[in-house]
Amino acid sequence: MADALNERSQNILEAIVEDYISSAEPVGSRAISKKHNFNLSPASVRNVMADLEEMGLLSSPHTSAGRIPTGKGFQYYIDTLLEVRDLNRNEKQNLRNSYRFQNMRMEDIMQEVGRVLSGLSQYTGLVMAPKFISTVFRQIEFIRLSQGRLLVIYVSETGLVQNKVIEADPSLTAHDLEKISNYLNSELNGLTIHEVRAKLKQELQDDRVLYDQVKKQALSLSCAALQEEIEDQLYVSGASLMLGQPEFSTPEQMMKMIQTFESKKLLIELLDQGHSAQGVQIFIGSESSHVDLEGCSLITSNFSNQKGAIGTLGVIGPVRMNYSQVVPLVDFTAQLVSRVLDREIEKE
Amino acid sequence: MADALNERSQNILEAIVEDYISSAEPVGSRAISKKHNFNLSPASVRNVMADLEEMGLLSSPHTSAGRIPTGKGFQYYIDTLLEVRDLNRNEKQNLRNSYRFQNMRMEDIMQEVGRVLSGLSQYTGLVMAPKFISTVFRQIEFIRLSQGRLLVIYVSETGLVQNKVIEADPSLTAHDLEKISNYLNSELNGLTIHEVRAKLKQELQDDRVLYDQVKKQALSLSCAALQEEIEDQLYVSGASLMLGQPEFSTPEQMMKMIQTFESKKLLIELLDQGHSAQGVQIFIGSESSHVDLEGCSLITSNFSNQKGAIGTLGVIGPVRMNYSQVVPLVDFTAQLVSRVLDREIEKE
DNA sequence: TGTTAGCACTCATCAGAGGTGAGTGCTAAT
DNA sequence: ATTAGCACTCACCTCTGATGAGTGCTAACA
Repeated sequence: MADALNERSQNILEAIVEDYISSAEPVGSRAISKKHNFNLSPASVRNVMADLEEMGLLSSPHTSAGRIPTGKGFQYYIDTLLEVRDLNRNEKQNLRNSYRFQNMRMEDIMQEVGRVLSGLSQYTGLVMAPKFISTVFRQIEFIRLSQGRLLVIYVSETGLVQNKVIEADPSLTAHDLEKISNYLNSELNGLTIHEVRAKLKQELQDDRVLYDQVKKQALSLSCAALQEEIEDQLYVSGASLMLGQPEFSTPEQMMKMIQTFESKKLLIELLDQGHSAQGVQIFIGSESSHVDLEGCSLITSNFSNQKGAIGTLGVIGPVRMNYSQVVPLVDFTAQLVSRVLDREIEKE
Repeated sequence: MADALNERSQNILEAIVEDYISSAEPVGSRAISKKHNFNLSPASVRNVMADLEEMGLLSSPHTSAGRIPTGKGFQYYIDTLLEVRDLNRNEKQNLRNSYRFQNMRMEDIMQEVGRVLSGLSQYTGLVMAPKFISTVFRQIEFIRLSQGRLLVIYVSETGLVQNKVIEADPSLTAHDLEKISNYLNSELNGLTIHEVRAKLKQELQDDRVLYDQVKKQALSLSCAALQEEIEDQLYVSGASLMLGQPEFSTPEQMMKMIQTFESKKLLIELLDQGHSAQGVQIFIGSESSHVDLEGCSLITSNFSNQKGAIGTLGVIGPVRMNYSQVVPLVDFTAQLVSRVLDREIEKE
C-alpha cells in the first residue's frame, strides 16, 4: 500500500522529512515548492500533501500549520528513501583517531565509545557491555571476606572484570580456595559462560564427583558464582544533549527523559531487542512502543569478537534524527569496537 | 556583626527561612505575623525585615514581593538557628531497614546508599567510593592480555575491586606472574596504598634488589600498577528529583544542572573539599562559589573503616533544603556505611 | 486531465491594555 | 516601641486585536 507512492509523492515526502529534520518545524507547501526545484506550485504540493496525510505518513498540528512526518512517515523514509552512504577513507581515519583505546580498561573503552558517539552525533550515546552469559571464561579468583562470604572475581577473555559476593562454607581456607580456582581456571578456560553452565550441570550429575573433595567444592562454588546472571552494564553519555532538542524542551519532557535515562531499565530492554540481529537497526519510538520514549529514535548495532561475546552500542535521539549521518557512525564504530575486542585476546 | 541580632530578629529570620524552605516562594510580612504567634503586626515585622535586608540576610526579588533569604541568610540560619535533632531509636531502625547490604558487591553498596539517600531526602544522592590511595591493600592479580599488556586487578581490604591495564615485558610468563603476585600479596598485605608506595620507593633504593629477579620484577610491576591514581568513583542517584525543584524548573537551568551532574568533575571536587573533616559538612553554593551550582546546597559526611579508607557521601539539593531532616539522614548513613565497611574486613 | 492562481478561512503567536492582589515603605497616631 | 492607615509598586492574568503563515476549495488554464 504505502509502496504505491509514485515518484513525485516520494520526492515530496523525502523533501518534507529532510526539511523537518533540519528545522524541527512543520513544513509548508511553499517552502517545498521553492527550495527543491520540482517545478511545482505550492498548490500542487498541497494536493500531494493531502494524499500523504490521508495515508498516515504526514500530520498537521493544526489547520494553518505545515505538515510533520508521522512515525509511519519516518519509517517509510528510512525503509525506502534513505540512502546511507558509506564513510570514505578519510572519514574512517578521522573516526579511528577519535578513539584512544591505548591501555584502557574495558570499562573505560565502553565509556569512551559512548562519549565519542555522543560527541560526534550530538545525540545521546549508549553502550551496553557484552552480556555476561556470552562472555568467554578466562579466569576466576576467590577472596575471603568476613563471615563465610566470598568475593568472586571473574575475568572474561576480553579483559572485562566483574565481581560478586556469594555465601560459602566458612571453613574453606585460603589454600582450599587457591586449589579450587586453579582447578576451575584450567577446566573452564575458553568456554563461554553458556558452555560453562552446561558443563557444570553435566559434571554435577556424574557420581564420581562425590569422591573428589576439591572437585566437589569447586563445582558447588562455581555454580554459585556463575549460575546467576550479572546485571547488564549500560553506559549513557551526553544525556544533556537530548535536552537541547526542541522536541524535549519543556520541563515535563525533560524530567521524563532524564528519569528514563536514569533508570536504564527501558534502554537495556530496547538494546536487548536488537541483540541477535546483524548490522544497524533502527527503532522508532512512536506512540505504539513505549510511552516514555515517544519521539525518540534509537540506532543500534551489535559488536562482538570472534569468540562471540556480544555487546550493543548505539545512539538515541529525536525521531527527527540525522539518520544519514548517524547510521554510518554507529555502523563503523561497532566494527571498530569489534576489532578492538579481538585485539584484547592474546594470540597464543 | 551578624551575631548582633536580637532575639526577635532571629525568630523572624528563622520563620522566614522555614517558610521559604517549605513554600519556595517569597515570604511576606503578613504571613509571618499570622502563622507564628509573635504577637507582632505585619508592620513591625516589616521593620525587622528591612533591617535584616540591610544586613544582607534577606533580599526581595522586587518591591512588591516578599523576602527571600540570601546565601548569607541561610548560612546564618544553619550556623546559629538550626537545631539538628538526633534520630530516635525508631527512625534509626527504619533507616537501617532501608538498606539491604546482604551479599552485595562494594559497587552495589555504594549505589544502593545513593539510591536510599536520594529516596529518603527527595533530593539527589551522592556517594564517592573510598579513594584509591586511602584503601588498604588486600590482593593483587596479573592477567596477560595481548601485546605485552597486563590486566592488573587490585582488591582492597573492604572488597572494592579495581582494575587497570599496564604495559609490561611481554616475555613474562603466567608462571612468572603468579610468583610475582604471590610475593606482593604476602609483602604488601595490610598496608594502605600510601604506605605501599613508601615501601616500594624504599625497596627500589636497596641495591640488593638487583640480584633478586622475582623481587625486581615484582617491584617494577607493582610500581606501574599502584603508582598512578585511579579515577574517583562517584555515584549520583536521583538527579531527576533535582529537576522537580521549582528553582531549577526552567529548561536552561535543567540543562545546566544535568550537565554539571553528568561531568561529575565539579561534584568530585566539592566532595573532596570536605574530605579531611569529621562529621556533617554543609556547603552553600552561593554566587561566590561555583556558578554551575548556584542555588544548590551540599550536605556531606565522610565514612571510613578502622583502617582508614575514607569515602564521602551526601545529598545535594536546592539551598532551600530541609536541613533539619537531611542532616541527620546523612550523618547516620555515614555511620552506618562505616560500620558496614568494617564488617567486610575478615576478623582473623 | 493535471496544474495553478486566487481567495476565504483558520489558528498560533505576539504585543498592548487594563484589572487584580500581594506586598511594601512611610507617616502619624497610640 | 508599636501599629493602623494609605499610597504606591509590580508581577501576573486576561482580554483584545493585529499579523502572518499556511491551508482547502474552486475555477480557470494548458
